[in-house]
Amino acid sequence: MTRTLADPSLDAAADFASDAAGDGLAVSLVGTCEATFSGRAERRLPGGVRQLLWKPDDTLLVHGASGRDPDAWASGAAVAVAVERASGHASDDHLVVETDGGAADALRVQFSAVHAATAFDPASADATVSGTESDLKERVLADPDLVEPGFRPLATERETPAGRVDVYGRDADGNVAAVELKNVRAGPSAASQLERYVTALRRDLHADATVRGVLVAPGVTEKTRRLLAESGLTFSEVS
Amino acid sequence: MTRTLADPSLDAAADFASDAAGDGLAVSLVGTCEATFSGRAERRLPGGVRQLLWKPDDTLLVHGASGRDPDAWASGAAVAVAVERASGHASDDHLVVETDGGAADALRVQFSAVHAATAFDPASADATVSGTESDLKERVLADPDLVEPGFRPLATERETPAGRVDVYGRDADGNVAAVELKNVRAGPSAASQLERYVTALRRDLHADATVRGVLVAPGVTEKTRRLLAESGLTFSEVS
DNA sequence: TCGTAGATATCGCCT
DNA sequence: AGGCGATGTCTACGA
Repeated sequence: MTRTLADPSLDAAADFASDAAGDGLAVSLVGTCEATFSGRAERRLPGGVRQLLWKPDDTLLVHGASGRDPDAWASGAAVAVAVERASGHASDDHLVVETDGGAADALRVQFSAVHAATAFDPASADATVSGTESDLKERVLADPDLVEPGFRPLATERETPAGRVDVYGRDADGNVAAVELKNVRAGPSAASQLERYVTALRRDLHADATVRGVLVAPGVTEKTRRLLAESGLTFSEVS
Repeated sequence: MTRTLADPSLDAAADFASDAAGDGLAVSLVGTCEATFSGRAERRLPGGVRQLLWKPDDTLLVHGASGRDPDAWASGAAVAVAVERASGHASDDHLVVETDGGAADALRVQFSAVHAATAFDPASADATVSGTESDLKERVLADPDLVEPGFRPLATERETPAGRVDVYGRDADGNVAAVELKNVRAGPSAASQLERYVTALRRDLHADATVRGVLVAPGVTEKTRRLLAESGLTFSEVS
């Protein structure tokens, strides 16, 4: 199923990529290229050796020497491959892989040489993941005292005009409590988010209702701790 | 500089990858593999054909059929490659690429077969980008009336106890104005962010100072528009 | 190193 | 299709 070409001509690489994509395969091209992106921003990559990965869902990734994120990418638009002939020597020809011209996000990758081409039938992502905020919610529902002693959950993802509260319930004194969960050390945006929910709940519920806000996270930054205090919100640490 | 192997044995692929990495090259392995990640979360990829990209900075990327983001990845930890012998048939051997065992984020990619291997000397990312929030700031400084008629900037990235204000200045009436820039349609978090800055400035400045907040963006969602209105903040549209 | 916020964020869920 | 928020976010920039 996997096919390979070493040091193909541009024509051979173009045919190889086109055929493989037509067969629903992913295509990897390693070679000297430059790239331009035009869409929500403009980006230009100078000439250099990179790897282009063309996935069956028409995601294009251009990877260079470092980093998890591609140096350039495009997704969602149809992709075409072609050899553009130079008027002079054939050595000035280019293999061009680019998104459909009509797309809002236009990526053009132009190879002056392709050193290796590989096509393969890739596995669909079917990963099992654990350790996310969703797991933290399960833990809190199984043991509400993690939020604070006496807390009792009444609903999850409760709607408010400001968005959904992760966990909604009442504290030991019977006050309404909105709980925001973060599974990483919390920053200022988490405090603001919780404050939005609490404010919205105070507006929605009877005026005499006391509404508390509790941020549950493995930690908070100092600035965030101060913001919580100023807003009358509570931080509750979980491992 | 670029090297290629087609359908190598596991031993040959391991030597190839090890040598290439030692030479500071990037290595692409396409083959049947499964992968496990253990760190901030747990993740498991079942057996299937994928591409592993091992960059010179020891970033590992495992790409499958779809999406811009890898199905699994690791970065920052030393990477080792080895062939693990099965006690039975050699056909049960595995090529294993994994991060150093001591690393907090542990990725292990285990190939039962390698179909193609490529090594190349990748270009460093040296992209020029435009069209970001930074560009919007330049535009606003060059033409402050984009914020609102009469606005005059006094500082950028001004520090407050709640964070940095993108642009700090005074409006036509001499009131202090904090400007938050977004180069995409703004959501609730942008309104909260601006509110944090305005509240902090009111606290810091003399009690009699009027502090306004202006969100400059190509658009806002309806809920965000309401949040801004409730907080007494202004929205200013820019193209 | 930590904190903070942007990103061509991407991705998934829900309306 | 758009809004909304999480993400193993990643990445750059300061203090």
